[in-house]
Amino acid sequence: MTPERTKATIFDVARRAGVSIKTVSRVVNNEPNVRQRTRDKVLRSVRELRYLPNAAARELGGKRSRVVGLIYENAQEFSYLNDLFNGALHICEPAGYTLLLRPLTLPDPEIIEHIRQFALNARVEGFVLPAPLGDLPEVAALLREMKIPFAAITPREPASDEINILCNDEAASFSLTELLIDQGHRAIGFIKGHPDHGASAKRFAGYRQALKKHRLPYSARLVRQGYFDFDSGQAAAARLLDLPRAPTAILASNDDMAAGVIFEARGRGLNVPGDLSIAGFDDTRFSSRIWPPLTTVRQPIVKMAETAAGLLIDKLDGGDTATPEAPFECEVVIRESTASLS
Amino acid sequence: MTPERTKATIFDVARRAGVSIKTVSRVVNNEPNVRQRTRDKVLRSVRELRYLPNAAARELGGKRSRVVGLIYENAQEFSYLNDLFNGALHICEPAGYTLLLRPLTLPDPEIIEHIRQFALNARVEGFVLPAPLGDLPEVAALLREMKIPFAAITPREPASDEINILCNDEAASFSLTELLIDQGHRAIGFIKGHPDHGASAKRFAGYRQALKKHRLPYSARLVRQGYFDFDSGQAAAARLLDLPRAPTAILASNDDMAAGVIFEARGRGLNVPGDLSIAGFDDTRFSSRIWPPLTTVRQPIVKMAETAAGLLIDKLDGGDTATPEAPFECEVVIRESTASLS
DNA sequence: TCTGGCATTGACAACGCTGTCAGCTTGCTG
DNA sequence: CAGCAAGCTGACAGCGTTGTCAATGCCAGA
Repeated sequence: MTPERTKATIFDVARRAGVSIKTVSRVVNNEPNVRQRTRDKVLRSVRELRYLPNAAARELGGKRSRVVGLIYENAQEFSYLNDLFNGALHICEPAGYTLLLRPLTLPDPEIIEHIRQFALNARVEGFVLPAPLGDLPEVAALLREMKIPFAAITPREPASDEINILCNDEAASFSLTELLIDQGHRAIGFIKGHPDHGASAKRFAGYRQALKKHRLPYSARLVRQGYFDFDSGQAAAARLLDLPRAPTAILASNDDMAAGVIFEARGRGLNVPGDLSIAGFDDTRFSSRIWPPLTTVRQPIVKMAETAAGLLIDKLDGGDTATPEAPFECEVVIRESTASLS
Repeated sequence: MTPERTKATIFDVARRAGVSIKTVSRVVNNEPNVRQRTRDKVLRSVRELRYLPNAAARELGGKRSRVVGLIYENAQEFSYLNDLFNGALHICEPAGYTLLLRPLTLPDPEIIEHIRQFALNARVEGFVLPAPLGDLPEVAALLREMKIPFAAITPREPASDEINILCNDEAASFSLTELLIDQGHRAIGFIKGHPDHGASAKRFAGYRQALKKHRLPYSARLVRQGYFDFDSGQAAAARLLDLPRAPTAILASNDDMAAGVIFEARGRGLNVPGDLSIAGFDDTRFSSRIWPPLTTVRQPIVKMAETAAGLLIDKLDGGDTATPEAPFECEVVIRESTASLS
């Protein structure tokens, strides 16, 4: 039980196994052309010495850093970021990859330079690009120029030669709108999301489709532009509620804005959901903890991030051509902020 | 303006400056014993070639990885983690350090093994230990055994030979309690925080001190144990509100629990703050966005994290003995969840 | 002018791995 | 059983730094 004084190197493993260091290297890297018996011997030696390859030497010798970068917009919802990070880390860590985070504050005129510096400094081999970064053409152009592959999460326009992780935002929005219609609402306000996010258009499209299916008239009066933040949601709600024939339900394109709507409604003494039904998107940490708990849509972010990281690593490891994934399913979560029109 | 085809190495810089690579190394690492003129020549060459030292080679040659680890409890409030990360990153990045995150799920019987693996795999040179990790004796013991220095953020018992970042939780809790007393409240409920967190005891102490100063009787009836999460806050509130002579104000040891209290109060049809004043701690992202906006205490987390990372890096760079910092000041943020007793 | 000693600089060997390529085995084919 | 391809293994040269130590330059004091 003597803890090794100094960390074992590939030489120690090789000596103990009676092979050359190159063979140890082959086994450790899962390369072909090693006899099973030899492989076993080496693996035993690795285990006995608790050998851990030196990452620095590996990178220096082999040109591979095994670093995956996750750049994100700093203003993003924390729970979203947290899920993203946990999902990606869950895949990267066991695969022997290091996951590095880099927040970006948008809009940023020097974003390209920032990303370039980060990629260079950290020797990033591949990027996970959550929305809205996957939608910035200059970012995609830079990464292509630097020949760094990336996996975009819910980009507006999936690039065919890159990895794309999608979810059926539109269908979810459709269901949510339909839910409100089923509850008897006819004047349903809609607050759009930030125009830079691909999800915004999709959520809006789902709303319109549901109206159409149920032969309800679409009215631009009932639609306001928001920017995914609390304040813009509150402001949009104020304008909707000031309308002569105000909506009896408001669908906000994310939960932050929905919280803003609730805030505004309460400020006006409106009863939610009695006087106004409210629904959002994202199922944020607080969605179930505010009063009333929010009807919303939950994206399987953790799984999406896992898939993104997994496909990216496959690609980096020189794996097969990335199989295009089917879109992930969103789930409508019905809580108490929506109710039948009495 | 031809972009360099291949990245410049120390040899390129040396040749261009007409010196040896060792001299370049000295300049780049800010070592002494280089004539000013030589230093200037080298620096110019570095700039012209946009030389960036290869981190892998540096580590392999010099035994320094320049990696700082930030391990944290995964259940922590996201905004807290976000501030923590941003603060630490803000210092690490310009200093040429890489900041690595590692979430931990507590309680974890194998926590030691997890941290050890992380430290080994990622070659972590120093750790930032936010609460409650700085309070786990086995963690501190492990890091000491591995000879990895760390900076503990708000530990319960600051270790004299390590870096400690403190804030005056107790004083803030005192002020908050005093605020409620000034508003005329006499029966003030208190929900304690998780016993593993050093802050819990301090916040409770501040509450008791304020009662004492104003000669209000302390009553154990009015104090409940919580665990920093929404549900425990709600449960504690339920029990407090069931009391024969229920409190007219409740002070929760963090905002998550305070949100739970609001939730419970609303569920009972109580008016906040009309029937019940509520205050929390931490000034979470949602504290100002729920209804009513929460009176709370804001810690300068970003600054605390910056200081932690800064002192840690000083230590790693072989700097001077860490100067013990004065505790950081917390700020009471008065919003609409508290009001005078009518 | 010479000498000792400190400031400055450089030559070169690590560091621990992977890539290349040559050499040895093995198993088949004819 | 020779001949050959494919499978397997190892020797050795990098990779780009830093550490060590020796060499050189320079200046004050003898």
